Amino acid sequence: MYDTITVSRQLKAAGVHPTAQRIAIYHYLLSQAKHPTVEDIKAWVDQNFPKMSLATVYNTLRTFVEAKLVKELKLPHSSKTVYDTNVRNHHHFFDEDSGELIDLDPAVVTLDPALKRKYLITHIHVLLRGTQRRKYDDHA
Amino acid sequence: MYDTITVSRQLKAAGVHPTAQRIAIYHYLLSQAKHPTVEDIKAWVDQNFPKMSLATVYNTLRTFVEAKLVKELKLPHSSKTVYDTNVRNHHHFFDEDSGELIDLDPAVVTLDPALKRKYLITHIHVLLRGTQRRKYDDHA
DNA sequence: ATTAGTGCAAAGGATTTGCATAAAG
DNA sequence: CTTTATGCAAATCCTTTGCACTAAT
Repeated sequence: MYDTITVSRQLKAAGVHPTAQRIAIYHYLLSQAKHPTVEDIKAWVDQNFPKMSLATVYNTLRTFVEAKLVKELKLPHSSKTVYDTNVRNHHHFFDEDSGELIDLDPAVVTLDPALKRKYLITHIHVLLRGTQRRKYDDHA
Repeated sequence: MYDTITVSRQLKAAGVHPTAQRIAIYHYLLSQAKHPTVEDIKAWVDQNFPKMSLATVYNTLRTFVEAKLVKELKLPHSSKTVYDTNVRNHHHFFDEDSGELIDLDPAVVTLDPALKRKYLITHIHVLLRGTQRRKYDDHA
């Protein structure tokens, strides 16, 4: 699915020159990472790439964000930026038990249509927090 | 409206010992500040209080947050935390022209009721971004 | 050759901490 | 006196930057 050649082509298609470092990181993002922080990415890189500097990880991610290959998420529960390969419009649920971040369909949120009389809205940022219900949890 | 004695009482009522520094900052927050950063608060303090350290500003704000006198907002458009004396549940609109942050009624956002089958939601964080319409802007 | 990318270490901004002094009950 | 708050500077965390080196066209 995500072999080096495919990843390389995807980078090129986005206008990003496919270096070994970028291929490695993008491959990791696409195939294994969920919502990784720079720290997560660096840890993976340290295990799976001969030698890559932290600056290159940051540079690479900036390049990916500019090329719209990934989205950068700055969420209030953490000081660390997380990266998301889901570049479609969507929202997030933060599971307070597991620390996991779950993608939500944008359709789960509806805005009062009266808002657009006052505002020209360009971005909608929604983060829900809470816990996931277990199978037989009681819920009204 | 917000004289020293009143502010002092409000602090006490929230279980916060009213020191001169705390009274000064809380007074500023209630009477003049909109959505100030620590930098804003420190700038005001430097003009209006004999001598207060930056650490005291941070300490004071932490105390206020713990006492639920203010809310701490970490928004993705800025690296700086902003403080909000509106402690009721509400959302925000960030005006990209002016940099202004505007409070929104929580009722402007509706969540798909199906969400609560899967999740037990404890917090809803919504930030809209865009611009404010001028009086005679055309809008569909 | 010229441009683009990388690595390293140093710098940066925002916040926190440790600890000694000062104030308050 | 004993606790709590303050001030200062140093430390911390995450991220960015400057610059020399390398690789690729």
